[in-house]
Amino acid sequence: MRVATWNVNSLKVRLPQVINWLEINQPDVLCLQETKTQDENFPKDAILDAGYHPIYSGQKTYNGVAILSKRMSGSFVATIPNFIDSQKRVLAATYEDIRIICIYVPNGQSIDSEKFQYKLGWLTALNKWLQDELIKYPKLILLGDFNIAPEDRDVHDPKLWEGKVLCSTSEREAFMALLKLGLVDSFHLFDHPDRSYTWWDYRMMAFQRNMGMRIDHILLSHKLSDNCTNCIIDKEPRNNERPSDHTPVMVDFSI
DNA sequence: ATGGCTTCATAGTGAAGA
Repeated sequence: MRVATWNVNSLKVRLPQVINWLEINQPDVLCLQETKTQDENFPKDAILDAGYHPIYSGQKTYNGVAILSKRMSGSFVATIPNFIDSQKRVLAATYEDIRIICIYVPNGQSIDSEKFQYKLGWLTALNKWLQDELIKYPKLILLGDFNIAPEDRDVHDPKLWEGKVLCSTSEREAFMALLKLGLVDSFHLFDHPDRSYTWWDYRMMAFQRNMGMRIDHILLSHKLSDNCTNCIIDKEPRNNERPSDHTPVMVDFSI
């Protein structure tokens, strides 16, 4: 089984790249963030033609998440319970006995902005919800764009980014708090080259200079981490014309 | 260096992303 995540930064622009990537990599599940597509405009037929069943929760211009899966899910939820949020950032569904939770964590803009407080509140609500979800679903995958670089080694220039949004202590503590619930960062189950990242700024030739951050993650409950056989950051789509600024991340399981 | 690039949006002194 293979499960993947990709912040596509507009599904409308990236649809041909997504279809192509599905064909090449054959994930069982692909979670998308920043679809920026209202539900009535979601390219359902193109996804079905590619052999995947989509579920989606989108809005105009910003945010938006989707899960594409070879198997159909039953019902899904598109909100964090007891958390009022007009932004479409979460989608949870169950495939077989595996709970998939696709998230697009708020960016936060800068640590002194109101958006940063929204980000921290959002992460607190996510944590509370995950406590219940992990009891209900021992096999759980929490994946997506976390907009947090968990450690200095996940940042191309830790000094430059010290204390800044994506790297601040409060964000990193929120990330650590998710791990403490009983989740494992699949990236660290395996060896990777130093300076492995999932996002690079469009500007300043950042990708060519590998000035990136590791902010897209796949967290696994212990029941699943025992069976995880690989975690791959696929930089290949960044070579496409009009690439997303994020690359896909995927995990494989021996189940 | 509050820039630089890309997207969606509108026709803004753009907004937001990370």
